[in-house]
Amino acid sequence: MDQFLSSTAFKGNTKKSVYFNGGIKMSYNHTVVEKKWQRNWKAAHEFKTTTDPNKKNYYALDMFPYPSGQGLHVGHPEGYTATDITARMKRAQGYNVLHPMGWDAFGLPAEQYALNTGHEPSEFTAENIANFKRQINSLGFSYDWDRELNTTDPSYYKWTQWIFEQMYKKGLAYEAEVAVNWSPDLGTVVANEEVIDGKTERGGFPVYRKPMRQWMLKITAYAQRLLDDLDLIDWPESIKEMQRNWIGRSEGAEIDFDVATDQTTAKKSFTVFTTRPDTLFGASYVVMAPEHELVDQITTADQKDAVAAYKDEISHKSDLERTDLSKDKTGVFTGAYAINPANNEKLPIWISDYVLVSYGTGAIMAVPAHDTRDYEFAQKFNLPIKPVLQGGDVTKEAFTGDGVHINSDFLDGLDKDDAIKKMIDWLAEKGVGEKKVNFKLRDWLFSRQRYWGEPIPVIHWEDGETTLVPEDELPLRLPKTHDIKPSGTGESPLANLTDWVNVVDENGRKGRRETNTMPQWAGSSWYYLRYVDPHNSEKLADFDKLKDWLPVDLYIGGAEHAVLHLLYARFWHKFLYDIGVVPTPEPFQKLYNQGMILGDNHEKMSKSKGNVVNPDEVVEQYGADTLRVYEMFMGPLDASISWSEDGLAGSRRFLDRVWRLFIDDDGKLRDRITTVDDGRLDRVYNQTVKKVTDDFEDLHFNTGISQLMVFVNEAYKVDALPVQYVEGFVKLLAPVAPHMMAEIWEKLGHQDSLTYAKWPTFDAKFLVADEVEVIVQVNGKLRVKLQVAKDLDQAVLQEQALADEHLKKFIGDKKVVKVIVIPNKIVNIVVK
RNA sequence: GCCGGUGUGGCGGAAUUGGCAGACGCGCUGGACUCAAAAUCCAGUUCCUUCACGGGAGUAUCGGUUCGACUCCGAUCACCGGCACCA
Repeated sequence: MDQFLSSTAFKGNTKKSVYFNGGIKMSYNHTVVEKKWQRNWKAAHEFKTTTDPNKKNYYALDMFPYPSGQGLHVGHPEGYTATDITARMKRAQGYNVLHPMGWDAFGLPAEQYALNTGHEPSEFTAENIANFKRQINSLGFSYDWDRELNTTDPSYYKWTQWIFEQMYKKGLAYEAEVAVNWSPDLGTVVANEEVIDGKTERGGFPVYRKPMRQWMLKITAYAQRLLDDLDLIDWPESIKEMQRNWIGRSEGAEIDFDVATDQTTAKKSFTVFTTRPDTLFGASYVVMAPEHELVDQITTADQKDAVAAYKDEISHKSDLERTDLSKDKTGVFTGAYAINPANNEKLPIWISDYVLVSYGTGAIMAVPAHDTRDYEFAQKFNLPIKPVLQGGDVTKEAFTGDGVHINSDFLDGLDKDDAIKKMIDWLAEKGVGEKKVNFKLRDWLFSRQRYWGEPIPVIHWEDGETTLVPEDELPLRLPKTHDIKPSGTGESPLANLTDWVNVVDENGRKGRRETNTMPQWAGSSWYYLRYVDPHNSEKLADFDKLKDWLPVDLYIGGAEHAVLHLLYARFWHKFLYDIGVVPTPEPFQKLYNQGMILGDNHEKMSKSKGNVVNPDEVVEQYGADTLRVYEMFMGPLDASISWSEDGLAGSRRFLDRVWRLFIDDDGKLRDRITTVDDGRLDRVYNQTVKKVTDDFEDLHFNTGISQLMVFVNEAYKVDALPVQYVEGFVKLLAPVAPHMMAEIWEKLGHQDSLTYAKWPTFDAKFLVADEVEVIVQVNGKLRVKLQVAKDLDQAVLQEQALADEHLKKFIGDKKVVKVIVIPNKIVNIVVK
């Protein structure tokens, strides 16, 4: 679950490295101050989740990272800072806050490293986690580490396995033969992303499609609910739309066709799915997927060779190649015919890979006059094109729009919607078809031929029985080995570990453990539940605690997880809801996708481009607070923005400016900070409290920080800084720059922790002015600005505007046609 | 090809519901401080025009709706992301 796998050395910028503490003045020393507060927070268990029943609960969650050997990337802290600011603000606002972090630590890189070096993946993973944790802590995030979790920990994956077993018991986990990418040279199955141009990424060996027994999860059983419940959640509309498209609901009909028979052949039939049953009279041939089960049975003797050759050709193509070459339609006639149930016409049956065995019924009725793909195919193979709708010109292209039906017997004269209804009724009445809803969504291929994943807790017995590992024997532990080798058979490396694989039951019956493991998506599909009750040994989490915290109030991560992770997690959550384990139908109430941080050349950061920035270097040179301020100030959270060393330095300059505003050269509070309020900062202070509170709540951190800058600019212009405003400001900036603010808070004389100091409030009376500036336009162009009393009468305002000397020049001797007056805002004079 | 998103100064970006375009920051220019520089503080900074007051143009391009458009509508162009023959 990680988008940042590449890294390289920090591009040092000596020009800006002026922030060492070698001067005479006591300037702000981020290294000392940040270390001090990180130590204090750890010692005080500052961020331990509170469970005060008198407070409301808030759950702020980050998508947990895959702890790669490369360490943290500057992209990680963007989302983490956003949730951290929210968590810190909510603590100050009096919430119990659950803000946890953990590790999605199963995955391919560790396995490959182990294969290459002979190291144990768990040891290597533990080192990576330690490094990630060190880096994350160096940025001052307020995680409750007592709730840290790790998907590779047996006490965690015990419950991942438990969920699998519940699904199995409900018939939602099943085995099927599915094609995989098989590399005989490597002796392993490779993932799609490891295949480049039909060859393995490592070694460049050929890859073959090979059907293997695989575990599947029946996510399709939840398709309709996954679609409907998108309406319950507060997610970006674009993400919802992507999920809707992925689920891909389409309404249509299934229609049964008989295969034309003679005296020598038995009666056979098959079913097609179509969204346009109204065009049945325009069907001129039928196409089956090459893998369709009927193909071999119906192919005539003289077409056998051609069909076999075509199927062979297809089997050598990967999915990608099949689609890449899609511009040009290919196919073969089977020699057989189908009977159109509407008019008993004989239609030739073809096979072609443009029909997918995995969608619908794997067979279609082709209506080339009204379907673009069928049209291309018919053109290529000279098949008849018969229009059944008025409109369009079928000599040029397929007409896929609406129109009046023709050549369609009882449908003639009807439009599309009516014709579809009438045809479905007719099909149902004759018993040759019915209304049908189809989804693009396919079942989830849940097994991987890998060592480094959760073992699937299943035993295959010699008598053919398949059983689950009993629940009281979970977790089924991944056996330790220093010798991970390909099995050579396509099975995972676990197949080599015969001590583990072979089992015997109490009756002496022999069995073999499942050697497939779960995909990385498994552990990440429910981890947010475990944070709620991470040490529970009886249940995956206590139901009442889940009721207290769910759904997650704020979930932030990269947009690349828009579909898969978020759909899988929703699916598991709904299943757990159905069996009474979780209290809500949806897991994540509010979702937000952070954007990408690009390199300073406006390109995606990557090792090969040499534009990767390492957060360790930034923390060392500028401090964690600076990095946090910069990443939040550089633009909207969801935008992709280029890294700028100058911008980073500017953020540090702002923090130094804040420091100097309150602290003198001897490291003491400035004497300008007083209990006297001369009123000069009343307005800007109250505006700042309001804007920052609203903006942080809406995740508009860039504009919130800009308002804090406005306050600082104003504060520099006055002589007296009222202490309550200074304290309020420190609290407002604390979520973004917690270390420096904690230090100033201490210098202000506070023993108590800033973390739980009450969030400031504003007084609305300071936000309203007695006078307002009203703009006066002539024909929509700004001409004059007037200072007038607030809520001045419309007529008076109009009179004052028209009396203005400068304005008269623009009216001249033209006629005033109309005057639009919006109180406290605008007067627009329309002249002719 | 389809779906989604984005186009605003030299740069990153602001702009409630259609009502002062350019907040804030970077960069740049000038001033103060300094022997000098850096740092800091103050001021200015969309473009054209004007000594100045002022005026004109301007939110990718073209058109529309409106008293009034960065904002709404239509078309076009560019860039970014996702999907891949889903019947």
